Amino acid sequence: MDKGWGLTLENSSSDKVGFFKNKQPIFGFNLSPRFNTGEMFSGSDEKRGVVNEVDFFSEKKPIVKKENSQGDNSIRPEFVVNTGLQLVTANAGSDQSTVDDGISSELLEDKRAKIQLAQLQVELQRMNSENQRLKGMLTQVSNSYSALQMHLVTLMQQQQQLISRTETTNAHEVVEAKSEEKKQEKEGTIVPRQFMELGPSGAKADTMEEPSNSHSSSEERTLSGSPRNNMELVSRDKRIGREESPESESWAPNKAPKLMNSSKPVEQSTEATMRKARVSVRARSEAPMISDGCQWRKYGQKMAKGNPCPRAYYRCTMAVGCPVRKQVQRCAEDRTVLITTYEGTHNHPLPPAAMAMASTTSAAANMLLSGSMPSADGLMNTNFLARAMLPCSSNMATISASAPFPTVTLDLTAQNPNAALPNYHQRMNPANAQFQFPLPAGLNHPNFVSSMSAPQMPQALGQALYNQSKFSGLQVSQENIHHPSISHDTLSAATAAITNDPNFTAVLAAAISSIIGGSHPNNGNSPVSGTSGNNNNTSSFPGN
DNA sequence: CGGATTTGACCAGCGC
DNA sequence: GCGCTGGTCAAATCCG
Repeated sequence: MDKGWGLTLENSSSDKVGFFKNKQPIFGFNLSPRFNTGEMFSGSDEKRGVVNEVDFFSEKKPIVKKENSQGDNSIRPEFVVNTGLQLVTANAGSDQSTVDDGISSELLEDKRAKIQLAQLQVELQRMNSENQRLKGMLTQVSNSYSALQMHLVTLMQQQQQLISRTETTNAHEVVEAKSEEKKQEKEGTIVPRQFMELGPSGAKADTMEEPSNSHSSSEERTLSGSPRNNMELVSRDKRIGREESPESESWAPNKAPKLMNSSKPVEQSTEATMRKARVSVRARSEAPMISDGCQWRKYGQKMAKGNPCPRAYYRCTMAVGCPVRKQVQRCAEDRTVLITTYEGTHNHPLPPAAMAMASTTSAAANMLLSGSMPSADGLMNTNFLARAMLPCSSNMATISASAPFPTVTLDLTAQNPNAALPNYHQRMNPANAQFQFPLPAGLNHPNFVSSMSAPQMPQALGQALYNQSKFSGLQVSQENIHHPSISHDTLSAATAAITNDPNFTAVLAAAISSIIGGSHPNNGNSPVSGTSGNNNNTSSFPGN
């Protein structure tokens, strides 16, 4: 890299300074004596001297401009000389009639050369201006992207606050209902839970707190349209409720009942909702963990039944109070397969690399818990949709109703991804097209973003599309990214699919998650890998 | 020395 | 009621 400074002559001023700070001309260029003096390398003089010197080689050269306003340094001296010759020739032509044909042809060649040079200079100038224009556009696009990114993060936070505020009201109602219920339980009576009527959404599931009563689960099954899921969710909430520790604030979702009365009911209510569903990623990886851009801290390890490999428990440590956790376990059948299960939604801004996975998993979880997924039937429907929309990927994205929690399972362990690629494209429907090239139409649709409950989804998609060009695990070729050959009609159809079927977003999110989780082999490329590497690269994972 | 990891203990749900 | 299991805690330990 050091050598590159001198050889490439970048426009970057820092590069220029870096080159000359070495005081060793790398490509054999002899520094003029004035640059060898110490004063030129001290303070502001250094920078000024360096810039002037390097500008001599760059496209913009003040000295050159002063002489002929042309850009190319290599051309300029010759041009000046030729001009001189021409003048001499014009004056001498009448005086010296003995000029031979050789000289005339030489002059003609000079003229031709001059014209060509002029043309080249014009062309060069045009290209320079074009270059500047493109640079400006690039800068503008970069700025717009940054602004958009910031805007999305802001929107996400606002949305979280809005949801939290809304659920605070429900939480208070639940607390009251619970206290009343417990009171009546002590008296030997069980009353129907009024909050069961709040609806089937994840936020409403959050309200399904119940007392520790052995027969309440069966009653829950009777009352609920979603026997299994609701039962499990309630079970989990019971477990969550028991937790008390100094980390209560940092792990609010598990402290639901307690914190209902605490000073942070808002957070715990929201986060408890977020933890209802899971996104599981199966990927081949020799590493103990797949890199998802987040920072994790291991807080436990257990031997799970039916699997000789232990299951490790991690929680997100990128922010205090982040409710996201994940479980990492190797597959019993194939030790090379790493199963990572995400649960919850980050409550803090994320770097782009982490944004992709985090927003995707949270979006998938939200969709599983949304109104379209209140029951086992809903799950089955979603499963059907998943297979219908991702027909190639019976091994790619499935949604399980039999799991303890609504779980999106993404399998990236296809034995021959490349072989599946043609089939994938053949069977792509418009919705899948949206998945392949989703940004223009799909993300502009308000229903899309809102249904995803993840304003950062564009980044997720962008990151996903970027990553999918690098990951071999997904059966989507890179050409689909750089060749937006999908027609406008296709995109419109995709948008319509999104609009009409919110379940699609869950499937989409799952698929994206599969892309990003696709056994990213390199932690170092992640913008946050510097911080996440400590945890992501733990060598203590017993499953290895 | 502070933060991360390990690991035994604890708790709740569930099935029998 | 008891044992199994999953999930979590927290003191001990490790490590940079």
